[in-house]
Amino acid sequence: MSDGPRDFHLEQFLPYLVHRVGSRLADGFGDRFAEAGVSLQEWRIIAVLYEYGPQAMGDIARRTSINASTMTRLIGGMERRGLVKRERPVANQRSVFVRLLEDGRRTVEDIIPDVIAYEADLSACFSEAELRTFKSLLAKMFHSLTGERENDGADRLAG
Amino acid sequence: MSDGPRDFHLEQFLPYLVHRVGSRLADGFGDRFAEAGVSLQEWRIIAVLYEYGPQAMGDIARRTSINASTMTRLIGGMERRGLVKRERPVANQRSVFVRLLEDGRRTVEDIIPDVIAYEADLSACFSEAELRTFKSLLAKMFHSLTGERENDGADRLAG
DNA sequence: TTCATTTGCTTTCATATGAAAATATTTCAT
DNA sequence: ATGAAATATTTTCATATGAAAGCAAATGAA
Repeated sequence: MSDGPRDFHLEQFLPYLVHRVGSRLADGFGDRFAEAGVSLQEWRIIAVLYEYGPQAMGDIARRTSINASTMTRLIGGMERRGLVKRERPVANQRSVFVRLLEDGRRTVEDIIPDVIAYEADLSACFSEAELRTFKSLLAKMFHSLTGERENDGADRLAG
Repeated sequence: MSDGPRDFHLEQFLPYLVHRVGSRLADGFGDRFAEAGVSLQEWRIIAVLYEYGPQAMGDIARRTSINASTMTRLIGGMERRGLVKRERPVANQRSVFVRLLEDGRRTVEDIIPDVIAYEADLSACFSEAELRTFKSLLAKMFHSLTGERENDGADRLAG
């Protein structure tokens, strides 16, 4: 028995549920990054560089979900501060590769213990199994949204 | 066997997983709201008003994860456009209650079929059971982040 | 080769954002 | 009652953001 639009309930709406968790998570990071001299977005960038190595602006943008013009600006700032370095690969001079400099690496490694602790806090309400399930559902959803064929956690980018 | 910061892997980091799904979800909405004449944030607001009825600015802010100054501006804009109305309750004149006007209600109901369809798309990669689990884990995480005692989906706000 | 198209990044520009200050109301202690 | 503190919203201000335009390199077609 349908009653039209009333079939819809925010409380059960997936994007709503994800968004509010995402917001709280971001808030929760609080000023842990500020202490290390980077913003949340900048952390995302250097974490991606740390994890996946030197890569083109576009790849970082995709992996961090940061838009291209914002990327340019953020990388610009971090380059000025000596955290990363931009260089055009000889092979393809229209792309711009970015790599983590020593200072950048140190910043990441400085922050990592905090984020590990943060995640431990977050995860406290879950059992091991729940946590694994949760992460795998998030990964599955992401890959489905990306239109990628599923590949169990490997995060190969298209192209 | 630990090897220091290398214990950290972005691919398994909860906030990273949530953030990238959240971004894709938001992108996926595309211009469905634009067609109806509202932004994503505005949709969030009128959806909350539709679901939970008239309420104070602060409550909407909490429920939508939108910051207070942004709220003031967005409600201002929607009031000018005749979607909502602000009024100070006699009982407590420092709060400002907002209620959905007929135009606002119509806008929500206009959008709802689209978001239902959108969610159906999203959910296609999950079984019924997975979807239920996923939502309940998201709710659990949220309530844990909020420091609320668990109450199985009821979204009572503190205060 | 030459020109048109695509790809990848940057710049510009107009808008959206949040932190902190300002304002107004209510509550609390005296 | 009276002043101090707390609560709720708005305003100000400095910054962050994304869309679209601009530019440069690479690719493809004739």
